[in-house]
Amino acid sequence: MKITLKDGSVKEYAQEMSIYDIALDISEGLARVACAGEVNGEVADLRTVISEDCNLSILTPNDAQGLRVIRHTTSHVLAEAVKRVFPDAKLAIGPSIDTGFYYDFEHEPFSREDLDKLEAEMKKIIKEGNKLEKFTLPREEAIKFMEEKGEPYKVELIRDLPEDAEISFYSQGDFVDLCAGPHIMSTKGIKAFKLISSSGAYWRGKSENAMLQRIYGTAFNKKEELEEYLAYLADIKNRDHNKLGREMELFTTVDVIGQGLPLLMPKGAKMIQTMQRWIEDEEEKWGYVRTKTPLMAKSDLYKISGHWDHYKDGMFVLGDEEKDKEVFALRPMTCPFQYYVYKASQKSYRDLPLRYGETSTLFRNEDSGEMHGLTRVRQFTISEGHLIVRPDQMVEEFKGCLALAKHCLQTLGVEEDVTYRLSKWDPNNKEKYVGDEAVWEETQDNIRKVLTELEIPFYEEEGEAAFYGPKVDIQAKNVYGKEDTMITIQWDAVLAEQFDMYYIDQNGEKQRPYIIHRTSMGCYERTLAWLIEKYAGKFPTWLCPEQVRVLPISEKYAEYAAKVEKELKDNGILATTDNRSEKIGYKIRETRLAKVPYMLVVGQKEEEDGLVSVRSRFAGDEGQKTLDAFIAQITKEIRTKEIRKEEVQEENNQK
RNA sequence: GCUGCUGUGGCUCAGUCGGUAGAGCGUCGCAUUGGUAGUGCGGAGGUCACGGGUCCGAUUCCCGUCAGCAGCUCCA
Repeated sequence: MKITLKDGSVKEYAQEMSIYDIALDISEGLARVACAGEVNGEVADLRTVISEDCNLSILTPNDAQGLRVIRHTTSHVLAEAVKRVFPDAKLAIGPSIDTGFYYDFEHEPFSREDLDKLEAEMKKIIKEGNKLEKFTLPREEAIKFMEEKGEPYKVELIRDLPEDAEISFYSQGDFVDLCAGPHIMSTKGIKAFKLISSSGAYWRGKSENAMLQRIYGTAFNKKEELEEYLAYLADIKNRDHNKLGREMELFTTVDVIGQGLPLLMPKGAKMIQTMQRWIEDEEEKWGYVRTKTPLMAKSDLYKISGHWDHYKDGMFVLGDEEKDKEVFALRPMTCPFQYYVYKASQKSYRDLPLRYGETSTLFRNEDSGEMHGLTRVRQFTISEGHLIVRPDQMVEEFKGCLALAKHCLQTLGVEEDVTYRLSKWDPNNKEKYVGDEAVWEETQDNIRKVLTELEIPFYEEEGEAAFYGPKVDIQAKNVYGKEDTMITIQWDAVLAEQFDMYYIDQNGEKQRPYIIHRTSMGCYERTLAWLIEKYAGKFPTWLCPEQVRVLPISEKYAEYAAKVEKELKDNGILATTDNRSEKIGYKIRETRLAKVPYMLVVGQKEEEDGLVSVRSRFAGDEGQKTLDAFIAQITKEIRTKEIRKEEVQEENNQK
């Protein structure tokens, strides 16, 4: 890679080196003149960066690390603007994040008008083009410096730095901020930015702390890139399940029914029924037996499981402990119910593994601010299950659960969209967990081995385990990049003891089984939300609540249309007919907007020859076929759960 | 739970600087009976989320409740 500097000199580097590493190699003198230059013969918009050790480095537009630096500098510019426009505001922290940056301030809530004012001030600051200059201070002086500036949050940050840490500041003109850097050399290097939104955020992310005001913004190398990003933000709103799902009449909410209690409407309910039937049949193939256990139980049960002491706030309790003889609670999980199915008779080692599955409705009293569309609700239904296994069967069975989960993801066409997380305990917070360190470490190691053997890429996270054991969580992101757990598989060597579950081994002795808590496909509501966003409402045919719409050219062909519809329905295909006296073009438009995969246009020509004219979301006009041929085609597509590629461009939905 | 924004016909939204409201789509009726992305005309439909307060008068201003949204915190 050749870098031509403005003074005409050329430096050559190995192709593998990142531009950031190369930049570190360039001396201060040279880099200062490298503000415009060439990379690999292309004219690049080079901006210099002051790195941590005060060397200079170069940013190019495609340099991800460089973009982060620009965004971080933009957050400093925002901080300066806030101090200029609202001098009473106190500064907290302002890092760059995946989508841009934010900065937290102690201040009254910012309105959109405030943000507009701040944007204008930021533009001024950028135009002034002050250099960012780094300096360091000894600890006590640094504290004094920030105290004098009236920045209590900065003082707290400095006090919490390790004793031997370098305490560095960056100044741009009169504005100074505590910061480790790096930054671009001058505020002039910020070419395109936008303040996106503001909201409350707790100081240091702790709800017992003061609530600060966070301003989110983003910055890009070029105006066009910023505009593209803003257009993208507007576009994903149209995929948002919470908007699209309501528009498509999959679900709705009603204020007098309550938060977190969505109503699944006929189309949404149909989709969930389709998934539920599939999962239940699938689990049977994988050796599961079904249970159906109560949705509520006496408090006694939850006292044994430990939920009464630890999670009572998260449950819906029926009755009053003081007044009532018996108090009940709606179940927040299925575990103990299935344990009592197991305990109903004595089990032999030959009976294991036992795989219990249940389509299980659960109730969790989430905090009022937590509910969201179909992804965070107070009542939901999951494909719950517990495997009771001998210790020697544990690894194989755990693998089987992962394989089933993977199979389900593949069938839905979402296997590329998930990440696997090994959720571990937090060794610094042992009181939250049951069992000793050696067991935890060993179990975690077992899961790690399983994932590695199955060649599943995964990452690890501390403090995400269940209190009784580590687990694999299969995570997916929504359109806004927020992550949710879709599937969970948990390793539990603890609860069998608590519920006194056992089996009789070869020697006639009682032994403790292990338990796997797992789902095939997590909660149906959440999965539906995920599919809406994944497919933007254009679901694979087998999942569609309406698979075929019959469109008679005129009312004269209503009879033939009815015959076609009946034939489709007799073959298990979800079909409707649009018999209104509208023109065919209009009916097609509406069917397209409803994202129905197939439409069958029928008129005189079709009726005479017993044909249908097929038009699909996938290939547009598929031509005339006999009804039998069409039924054979779509039946195969549904049976194999095929995901046909969308090939037809959607017309702009604007009215 | 916390901070902020929002709530107007079934849907999407406009509007009232305080004098009880309007559009498009949908729906219903009539005409039209058509050939692959919007046929025409007409009608009905709203205690402006709910409860209080201020005022001669509140959908509009204030307070509370409920619900929706964004973010934070939480998610056994």
